[in-house]
Amino acid sequence: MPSGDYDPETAEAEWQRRWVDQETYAYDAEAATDPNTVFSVDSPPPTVSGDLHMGHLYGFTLQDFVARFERMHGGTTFFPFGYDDNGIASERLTEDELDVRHQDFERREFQRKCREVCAQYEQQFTESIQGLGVSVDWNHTYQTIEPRVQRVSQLSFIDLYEQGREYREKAPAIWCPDCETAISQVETEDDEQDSHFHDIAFGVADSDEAFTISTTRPELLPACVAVFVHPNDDGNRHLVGESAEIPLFGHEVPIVADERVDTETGSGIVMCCTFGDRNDIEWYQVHDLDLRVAIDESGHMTEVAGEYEGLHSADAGEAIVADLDEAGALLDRRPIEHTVNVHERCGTSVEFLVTEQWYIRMLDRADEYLDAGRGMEWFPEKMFTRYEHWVEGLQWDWLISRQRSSGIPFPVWYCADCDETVVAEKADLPVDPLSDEPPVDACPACGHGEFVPEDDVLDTWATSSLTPLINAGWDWDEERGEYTMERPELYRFDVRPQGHDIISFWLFHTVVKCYEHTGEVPFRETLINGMVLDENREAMSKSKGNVVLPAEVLAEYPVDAARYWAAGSAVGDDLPYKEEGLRAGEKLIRKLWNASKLVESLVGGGTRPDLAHDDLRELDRWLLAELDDLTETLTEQFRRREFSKVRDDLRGFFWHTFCDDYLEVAKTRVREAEDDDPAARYTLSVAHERFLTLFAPMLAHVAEELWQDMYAADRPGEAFDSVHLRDWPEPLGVEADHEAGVAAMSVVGALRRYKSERGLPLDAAVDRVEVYGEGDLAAFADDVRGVMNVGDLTVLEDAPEIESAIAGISLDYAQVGPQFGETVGDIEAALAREEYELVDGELRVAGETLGADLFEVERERRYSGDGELLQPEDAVVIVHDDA
RNA sequence: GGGCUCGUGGUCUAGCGGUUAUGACGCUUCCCUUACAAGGAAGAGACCGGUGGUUCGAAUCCGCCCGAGCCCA
Repeated sequence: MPSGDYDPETAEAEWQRRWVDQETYAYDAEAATDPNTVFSVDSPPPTVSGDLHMGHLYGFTLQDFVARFERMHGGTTFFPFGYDDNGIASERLTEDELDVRHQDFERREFQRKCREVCAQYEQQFTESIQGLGVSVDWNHTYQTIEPRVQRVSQLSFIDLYEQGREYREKAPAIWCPDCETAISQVETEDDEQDSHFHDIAFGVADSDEAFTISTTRPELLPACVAVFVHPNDDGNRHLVGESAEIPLFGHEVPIVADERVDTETGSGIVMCCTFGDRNDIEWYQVHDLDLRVAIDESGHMTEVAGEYEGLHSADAGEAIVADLDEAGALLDRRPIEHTVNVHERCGTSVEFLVTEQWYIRMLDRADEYLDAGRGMEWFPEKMFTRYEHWVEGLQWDWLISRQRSSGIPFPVWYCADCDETVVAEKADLPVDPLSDEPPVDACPACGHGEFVPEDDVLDTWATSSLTPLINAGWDWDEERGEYTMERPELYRFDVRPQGHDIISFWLFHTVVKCYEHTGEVPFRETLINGMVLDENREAMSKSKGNVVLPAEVLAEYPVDAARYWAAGSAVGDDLPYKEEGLRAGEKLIRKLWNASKLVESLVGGGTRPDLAHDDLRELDRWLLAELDDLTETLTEQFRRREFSKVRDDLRGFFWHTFCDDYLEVAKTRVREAEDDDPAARYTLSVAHERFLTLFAPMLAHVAEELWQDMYAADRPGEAFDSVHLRDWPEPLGVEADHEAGVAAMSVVGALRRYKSERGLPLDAAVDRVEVYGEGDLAAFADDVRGVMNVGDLTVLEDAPEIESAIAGISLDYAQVGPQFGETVGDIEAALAREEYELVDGELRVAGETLGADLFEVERERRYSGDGELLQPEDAVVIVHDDA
């Protein structure tokens, strides 16, 4: 029985522990044979080595609302959890933690170490997620580096390879000369750096003409392969077709026209090198230019640089500038500040090197991927445009190979003689070609017996884009010769939650991969959450120092209060972290607790009277009928993922209609009736139990605590009866006079105000009250009289004689507007001047005649009889108080 | 630089062609009524980011500008 104050600190931890111990959210595969009734969630697995941040709290809480609602509403729910430890973050963590270098270990051995190190962090992360009350099934977890997942990832590679969706090509990749590895675009960041702009004189071959090239990277002069002029550049267009002579190095390169030349910067003539930037790569590909690699993997000059060979690129730059100056080719040198692409780990400026890479073919199917995106229901709908624009803007196939020494290996060897690709047998996966033998003794193409293992690893996204397949238990069945799923009923997954920042790569890549493997869109619905901002609506970041950690928040507020806050905006919108938002949640929790105490004391220890709806009073039926309406509204809102509406509507109805109105009446009835008023006790109990189930998805802990105290079945030996496993309420189908109920509550409100305004206690006696309202108000009279302590309450058959003066005319613009168009202004002006006539219910104004349905006459009510007229919205109340 | 999104009382938020513009938090006044004073009643407080336009009518639709968020360059 709830008593005293609610103690969230103890209660929340207790229920979190029991949910896990009792496997409350375990997936019941036995009961889940029908894919239409299983609700499955596929969340992007978080990186475990970082701290839990507010974004996790927000995102996981929103998806938990869905999971909890669907579990109650639909039934069997599958809510697994993944740890993303197949990535550079975990690799670095392992190296730091163990003080080792991954290069010193065999790949599998290093991955084992990764898993060991990450295991501790995963434990921490598990506790954090459990501490948020997220209803994850902890029997179904995975790590993206574990062997089972490696097998899925390699299977995926082989399947796509066999479908002809993958190819290997020599192409430029982003390279960190310090770390000596290829890195992906997402691992780079922009950095403002001081640099110099150099104006260098270039000669035109076989001519006396010269022109100026401005560059920040003179060390790339030996790598120059072309010079570009904008086709609209009248001053320089004549150079196109000529050759340029590179100062100091002497080689000649073609002068070519291309629209990508930025005519605003420098001289408007640009040199293209191997490779200074992304533009150079594009030019190289489009114009089929030569490769002149002047900088090697470690950032030093190659033999292409002639006498500068062996110098570090930075030193070479200085030396070349000095020599240019000496040769008279350096026209100007001025300091500038510009944005450089650097490796986020070490801050080194990245280079672009040409290497052999694996790609997944995507561009040819962009239209299908667009349709796949349309095949999902988007919450909010507007977020689809991000996906759409991303797919429409695709320009490159997906580069999936990374030159790292740890990660999931390509299951591939090459013939040492003819370079034929040999792929592993599916049954052998996972394999590591660096340690394992290829599945053939001789090259199937040329018969050669030696092979070179692929030592690249797969891009982490190539694996993390497979989570639906990992969760569904996708595998290759050797005997049947086909791909199968251990839990096919889960696929396609019902909901994919994620932040709007990862729509374009994570969600998109997952759609692509799963679509190619199964021919199906992997998700029925995608739920996009916004970002958590600080209290000034700015993004939280370590550099700004405005980061708020969930741990700090939860040390001060109940988890349920944080959950209440998280429900505070429309899905997809960013949400600022505000303590006020959590305080409001705390207040609601407290109100729910206190009201529950009162209900419990009134109903009396779990003994709900056995009554039919006909045995209830009209007010009781009214409350239950209103609750029916609310339930239907909330169900629809939950379906549309309108969490903030659910929150506010449920809160408003519970607080005001139930606590302020009904509970006050019921309290009086139970206390005053000799038989403790079974009808009131029945209604209180039924309504309150429903409130707990309605609150359960959001206020998961306090709802459980109260449910256990008041309604849970005691079934020793069995799994405990959690409110989260109850059915979502269906309407009771109670009939009631809605109008009359509203009028009755309006009367109560008016009387309460009447007393309050006179400084009277709310239970002060009132001699006599006359009321009038819509519907059968008489059926509510006793309840109103009782709660407001009215001596004599008379329900008037007809509206009392009230003088009414016309206060104005209000037009129904929705009709008047379209009908009268421009004359509306005249009509309004005439009304304002009170130049109008009411004849036979019609309005004559400004030369027009408006039918009765086009306007309403506003009246001011004045009462001159005995007593005082109160004017609530939905009733007429006259108070006769002789005291 | 480009794309998408957001911008409503002090704060957060609903509304997304015609409403006296919703609710919460905070604030002011009154009331200790045996669930809750961390409660109840009343009240103040918003020309709906700015600016043009479409329309009889715009917070709501369109253009531009400003601020913020994310993604891409």
